[in-house]
Amino acid sequence: MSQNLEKTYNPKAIEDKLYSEWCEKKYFHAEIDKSKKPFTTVMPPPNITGKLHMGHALDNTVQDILIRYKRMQGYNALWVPGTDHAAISTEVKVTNQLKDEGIDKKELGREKFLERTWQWKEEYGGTIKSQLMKLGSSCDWDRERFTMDEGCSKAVEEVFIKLYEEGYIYKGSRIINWCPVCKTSLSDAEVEHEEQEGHFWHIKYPIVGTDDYLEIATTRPETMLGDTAIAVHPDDDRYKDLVGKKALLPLVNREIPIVADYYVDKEFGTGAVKITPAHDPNDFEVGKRHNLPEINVMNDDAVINENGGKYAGLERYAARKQMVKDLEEQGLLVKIVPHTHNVGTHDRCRTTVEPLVKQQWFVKMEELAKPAINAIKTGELKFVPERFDKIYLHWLENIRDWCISRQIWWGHRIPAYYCEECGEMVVARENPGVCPKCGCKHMVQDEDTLDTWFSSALWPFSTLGWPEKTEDLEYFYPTDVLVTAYDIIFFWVIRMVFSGYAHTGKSPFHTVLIHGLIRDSLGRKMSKSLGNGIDPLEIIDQYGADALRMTLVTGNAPGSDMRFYKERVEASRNFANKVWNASRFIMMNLEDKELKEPTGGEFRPGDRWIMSRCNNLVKEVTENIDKFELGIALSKLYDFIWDEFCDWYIELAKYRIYHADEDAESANDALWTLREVLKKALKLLHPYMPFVTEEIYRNLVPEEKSLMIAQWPVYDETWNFPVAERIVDHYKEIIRGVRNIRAEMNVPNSRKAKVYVVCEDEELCTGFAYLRDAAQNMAAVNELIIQRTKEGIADDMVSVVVPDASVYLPLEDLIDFAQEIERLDKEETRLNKEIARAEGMLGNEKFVSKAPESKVQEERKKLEKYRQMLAEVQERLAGLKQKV
RNA sequence: GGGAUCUUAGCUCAGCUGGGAGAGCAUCUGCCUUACAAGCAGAGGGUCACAGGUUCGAGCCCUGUAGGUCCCACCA
Repeated sequence: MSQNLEKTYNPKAIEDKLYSEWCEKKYFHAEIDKSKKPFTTVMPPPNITGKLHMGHALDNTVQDILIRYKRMQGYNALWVPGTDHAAISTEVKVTNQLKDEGIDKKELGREKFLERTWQWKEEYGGTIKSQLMKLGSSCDWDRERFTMDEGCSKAVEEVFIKLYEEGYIYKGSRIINWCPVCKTSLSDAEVEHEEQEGHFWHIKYPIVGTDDYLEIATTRPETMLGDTAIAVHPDDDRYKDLVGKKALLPLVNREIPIVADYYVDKEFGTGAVKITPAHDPNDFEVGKRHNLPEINVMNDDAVINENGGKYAGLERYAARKQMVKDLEEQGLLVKIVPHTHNVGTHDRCRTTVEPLVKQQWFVKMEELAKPAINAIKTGELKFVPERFDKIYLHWLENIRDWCISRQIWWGHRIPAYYCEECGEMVVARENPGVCPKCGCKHMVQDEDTLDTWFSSALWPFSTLGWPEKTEDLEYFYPTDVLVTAYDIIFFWVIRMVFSGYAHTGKSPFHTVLIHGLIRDSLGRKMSKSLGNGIDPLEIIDQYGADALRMTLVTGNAPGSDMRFYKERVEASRNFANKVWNASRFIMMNLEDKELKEPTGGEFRPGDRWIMSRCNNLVKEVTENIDKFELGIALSKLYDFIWDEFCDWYIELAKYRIYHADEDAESANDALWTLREVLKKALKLLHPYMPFVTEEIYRNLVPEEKSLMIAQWPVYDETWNFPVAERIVDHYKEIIRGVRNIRAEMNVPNSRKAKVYVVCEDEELCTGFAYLRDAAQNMAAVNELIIQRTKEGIADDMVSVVVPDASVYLPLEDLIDFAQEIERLDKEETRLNKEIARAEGMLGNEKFVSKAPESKVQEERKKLEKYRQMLAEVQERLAGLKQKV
């Protein structure tokens, strides 16, 4: 078995094989089991239009780490996967595809278009699933859902009807954000504000009955076609007398009133504002207060309509140009001032949004938001990191009604029916057929569909069977943790939370774990237009899924962005290879040996040390993961495996393994310990790097079926060995000291050296005796002599002082006394500095009286140690100086 | 306008509740030592943005300043 392991780890050879095995054996599948505690998370459903990008890779890696961890801890771990129908995105994609084929969407008709879109979904919707599998995601594919599948659609219908009946959903004519390209309304969350260079056009509005005029500044002259008033501040002395008079709207020659309203800022612009209730949200409000007419001057495609007189038929910007030109000719244009301002754009297509007054469906938010606000305050819901509380609360506390209707076809159709005869509206599960008011049989369904987020808002419970009272819902709901990026809090998290409270009475999860965005090596967002996106699948192909996963969580604190570049993946790949090779070494030496557990006495300090360190690691990694500090836990694993286990323990064990014929028991103990520690380390690492760990584990522990269902290690106090830790820590100092000297003096490895360790400490000496032979491979030592006194130590030996011991190397022919003195002088200076520092601290009466006793003791010990070392160094120096 | 966040080694970033500054990469010097050259050993490199304050003690807490990033917001 072990002989089959390749010299370098080859992820390609094993990843797909292991993944399909996991699937076949149903390890990802969760069944209700009341004897176990559930741990549930729902996957943020990727769009069916999408391909896996780095953001998905990160999001799903984090979820997979948590779910694998909990599964190993014995929880009934359920991770529900699925996809989102992504209403507008998908509709745009399919529409464009049709356009390429020369087919017009409208001509094709609603039904045919939907057929086509479903077909498209079948074809492309599966891509992302197979990509998630490549990543190693251990989600329960048997429970895969789609926001437009039967169950989810049923949930949407239920919610709509319920909220309508309770008065939370209403239909009304309000000013909404309109995308003239997608030709649909949008919610506030879908509008992104973008700073743009624009202009202020100062225009004269003549005052009726006088020769005077009012100067108005506007950034959007084309909207003046719809002006129905001018507003000034009530306390503005400049304009006081004009209130109640009329102005003549230029180009249109309509008389409009001059009104007073506190909305106007006296200091800004000219202090007089044109009011266009049909094309500006603020003006809409002003218009309501003053009973102004709303004149819509644009069609759905932002072309000026018949209300625009001679400008009808012109696109909005063409109209602007023409109007400015006309105003100038008429002498009504005062000036043009450059001005940067925020422009709302549609987040999907970047088109400048046009505010329009339209009949739309809305969700009344104020009441629904309350329990969601409360959830944070009571601690029922927590954000990790906490700072996202504020963002969440700020949005909820200032929430406005949610426009949920969209003028597109792909999505959940609004369950409202209208009588074609009398206009009566009925909200119902199905077409009532007959109008309840006039009795005619011409009931037609609302043409609109729902915002895509309306269905995703229900995801944590619709996927578990709601509105049915299913056992799944009973057992797995509420879910536990939701993992997502901060850019989606408004769209999704908030809506899930208030929906959870509204329909299930509970928060849909208790924790929201927020991660950041993945950026390119220069810190820019990865985007199609920049072409700087890195395809996670290419990375998996080149370096393996484990390397990608590791890269995504290394050194990354929750909520903060990270830069992604290949050198980092290489480092991760190297680590996977390191684990692979360490395991290969162990397995090569294990062969088929029957090992017995070491008993107390023969358990060498090296073995005890690594077991103790490993035990500590178990504790820390578990604690860190529980606190969602995945990056910290991983770096501890990395350091333990690479540094302590590979660079120190394996090296320590080598001599004993290679000399099994001399001491079979020692070899047994070393191998047993290697195997034991490796097993634990693989378990701890598995959530992060499932493939390489599983592959090794199967070879290492063939009697067990799989690592992914193995037991998470548990911290055990009886496995702490402070004495062994002390011994090995000192031993490491000795080895480092020897290596240091050798490197400094350029002693080639081929020249083995004798080493004397002088140490008075009985405990350390006893321990060192066990470790003596290991020095042979660790520092090219041919003989390590441990003694209590300096007997036989000559002045012409090279020396290094470590805490509680001195080390001497007889390298007579190489020694350069002047150089040696210089080296020791440096050491003396260093020690003197340390002593001064410690003395300073201990001499400070306030430190001694106020600092905790343990700290003071610690300093005293250090001081003592440094003084001892200094004495050694000085003695050596005195001896050497006599020689020169 | 409000808010968040960042500023630590040449680069990218860790640094938990305050107790002698860390990693990876890069650089330099030796090594093909029978797990691994995707490796081993050694070395250099930091007034933790700046200025104050709290404290026996500050990279960490408080205040302010400068610069960067991001989010929110109806200043036409």
